[in-house]
Amino acid sequence: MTPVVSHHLTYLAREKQQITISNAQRRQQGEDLILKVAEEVFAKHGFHGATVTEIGKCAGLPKANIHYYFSSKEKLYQRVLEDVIDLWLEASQQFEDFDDPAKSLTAYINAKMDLSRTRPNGSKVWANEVARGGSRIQTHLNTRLKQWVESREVWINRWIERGQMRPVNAKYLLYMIWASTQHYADFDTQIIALNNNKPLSDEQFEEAKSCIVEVILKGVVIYDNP
Amino acid sequence: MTPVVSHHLTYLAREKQQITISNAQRRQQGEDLILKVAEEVFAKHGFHGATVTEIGKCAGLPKANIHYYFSSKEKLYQRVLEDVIDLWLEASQQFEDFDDPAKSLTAYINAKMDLSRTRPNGSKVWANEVARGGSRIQTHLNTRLKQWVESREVWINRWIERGQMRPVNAKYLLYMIWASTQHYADFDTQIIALNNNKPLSDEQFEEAKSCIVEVILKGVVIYDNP
DNA sequence: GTCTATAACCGGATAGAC
DNA sequence: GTCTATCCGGTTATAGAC
Repeated sequence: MTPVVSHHLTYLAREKQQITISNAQRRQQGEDLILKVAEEVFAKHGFHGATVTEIGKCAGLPKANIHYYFSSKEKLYQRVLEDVIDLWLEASQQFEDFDDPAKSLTAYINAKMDLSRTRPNGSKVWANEVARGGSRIQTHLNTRLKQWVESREVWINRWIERGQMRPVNAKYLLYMIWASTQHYADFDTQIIALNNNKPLSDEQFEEAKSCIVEVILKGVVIYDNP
Repeated sequence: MTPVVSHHLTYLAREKQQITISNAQRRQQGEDLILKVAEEVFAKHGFHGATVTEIGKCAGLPKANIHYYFSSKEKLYQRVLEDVIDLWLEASQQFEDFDDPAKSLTAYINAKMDLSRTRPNGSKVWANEVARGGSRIQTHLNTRLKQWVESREVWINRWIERGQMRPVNAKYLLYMIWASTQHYADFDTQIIALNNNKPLSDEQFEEAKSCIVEVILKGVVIYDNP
């Protein structure tokens, strides 16, 4: 279990540093593993339904070890939540990469859909927390998210002024995109049930993606007709 | 607290019947009140986070009374869920009233949006349950919901054949409508935060409704160009 | 039917050995 | 750092007085 350190190392100082780094890395690995399974367990049972014992069991540890890495269940949950927010903001940068509504919206929708595919549990934890309306996320809603939305509104309104988009309320358009993409994570159970109890294949998922892209683009974008 | 019964009643039998009905009604009222506040509390805290004590307090009763009306927390929760499903199926009949995609989709979206406006808590409880992916709703997903979706697919595909709609996967279109409309219930906290911490006014909500209707219609409906 | 008091249980957190 | 044993608060459910 202890890190394997070569006995051939000439410099003791170097060996010591090696061990230090290794321990830090191991701690990091422990945290990462716990965060990963915690996201799963919180998504499956909600904050109150999830138990530290189960998180431990999924990580192959007794629950006392969880408390060694994270002082409390609440703190662990907040870390999971923060990681989801970071991920979300990362994906939302896709919006900025083009000065053309069709390209920007397509890239953004695809990025959000990929997140729903790869991190459905993160999306569920987030959805849950928002539905509860608790104070844990109020700060984020009123600062980073608010700012991001306002900056996107400026862009969308500019596209509308230029005649590249039909006049549409930017916020309600964003809500439609968030809802349509996150649905594939938050409601995956329902989608599976309606797909003969099989998860969507990659092909089906791509079809779902382009369905959303097409509807949104045809719904709001004005194309030049030369 | 006991029902007021007129002393002028001539027939004892009638009086007795009156009392019987009245008691039944009172029991019904008790159940309805509890179901109403239970939906609220379950929506706010989730199944495990909600406590029978709080449900009782919100209904002005000690928790033992809740157990008098509903044998367990689990049973009460299931009743709340069933009521939400019934409501959902009721609204979904709006889809059937027209043999024209634009009219049908508009009516359906409006009905779903009205539900999000009037019963956001029901929507949250449902969303939560689906996200958990538990067995409580599996039967419904695999029977009534599946059948409803399949029958709608037939209609949508017919509209496509007739050239009234662009070729689009019916299921993915339905998911987009569900997601976009339910979002206004499930994510109301987020929407409020992004609206200067004020709930959407009736005017704003109508604007959101027509935003969804317009995007979906322009996204999928083909209009005759005479 | 309604309410108080209590039983039985469970989960988060910690003490302390290793 | 890791794990076992334990404490303590809170929750469901019920017994039993009124």
